[in-house]
Amino acid sequence: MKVPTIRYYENIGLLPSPSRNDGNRRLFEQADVKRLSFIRHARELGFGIEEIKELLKLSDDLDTSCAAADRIAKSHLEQVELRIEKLKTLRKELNRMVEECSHGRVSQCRVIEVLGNHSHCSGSH
Amino acid sequence: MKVPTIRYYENIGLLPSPSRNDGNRRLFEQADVKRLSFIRHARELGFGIEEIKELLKLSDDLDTSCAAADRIAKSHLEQVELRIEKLKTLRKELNRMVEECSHGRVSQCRVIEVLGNHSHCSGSH
DNA sequence: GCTACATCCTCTAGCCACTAGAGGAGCAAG
DNA sequence: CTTGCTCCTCTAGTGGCTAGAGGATGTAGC
Repeated sequence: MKVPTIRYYENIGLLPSPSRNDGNRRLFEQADVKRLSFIRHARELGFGIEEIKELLKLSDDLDTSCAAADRIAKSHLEQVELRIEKLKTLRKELNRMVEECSHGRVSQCRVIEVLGNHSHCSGSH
Repeated sequence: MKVPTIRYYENIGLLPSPSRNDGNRRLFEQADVKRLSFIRHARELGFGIEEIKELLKLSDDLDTSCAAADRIAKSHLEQVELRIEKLKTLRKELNRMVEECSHGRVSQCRVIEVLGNHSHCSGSH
């Protein structure tokens, strides 16, 4: 995780502004580090900033029901599954395209031909 | 495909500026439509604008070897495969997270817990 | 103490591929 | 001739950072 990213998170209010030393440098406490690692992990798992904001608010509130967190995670999972399906369709079309190319001139190129003519595709995308 | 998208393509030089009628409106010829449909299809297949620029240049040049087009398509296919693998890893982690949640208070929430502690994860991401 | 160098500071602007909106002009149907 | 739709140009915003300018501070070795 790069330094400007941390400052960016501070800027958009995802991370509280940490205290500073005499030379105006940020001093991160344990709590800041923990929060940051939460954010990083959530980003690695593909959650968006707004979702992370909600999740952080929830995680500060130990006594609420975790239904909201559950909902966010499930909806994110669904998004990921959708994206996988879309990419698989893409992969199929790209594979066909590349495999059918006979490596000759552009005028007979399957890649160029398929791009210009959607009807060669098996599915919709 | 939305109207502003077409104008955007014209702006960035992907599409030649079409002729206009007396009221300054764009008149698209058959060739423009064909080019646009090539672009749309390539975008649907996930190619980036720069890649599309190259592919268009190639498709105008019927006598060149199609090796370059082949290379672009193959490299794009590899990117797609990489993204699928990453998303599958994500899906696995998200699934575990959601399934292990016992729907109680935030303090015992598996979702929140996992996000705060990477060591619960099986793989790296 | 001095010097070199790394790291920090703030701020602005850029990335991709659009999308939204303002404010105005043209055009066809009734 | 009005109503309502589309078109025109232009600027600014989206997400999630990243790059760079220009300056301050901290640290390691001598």
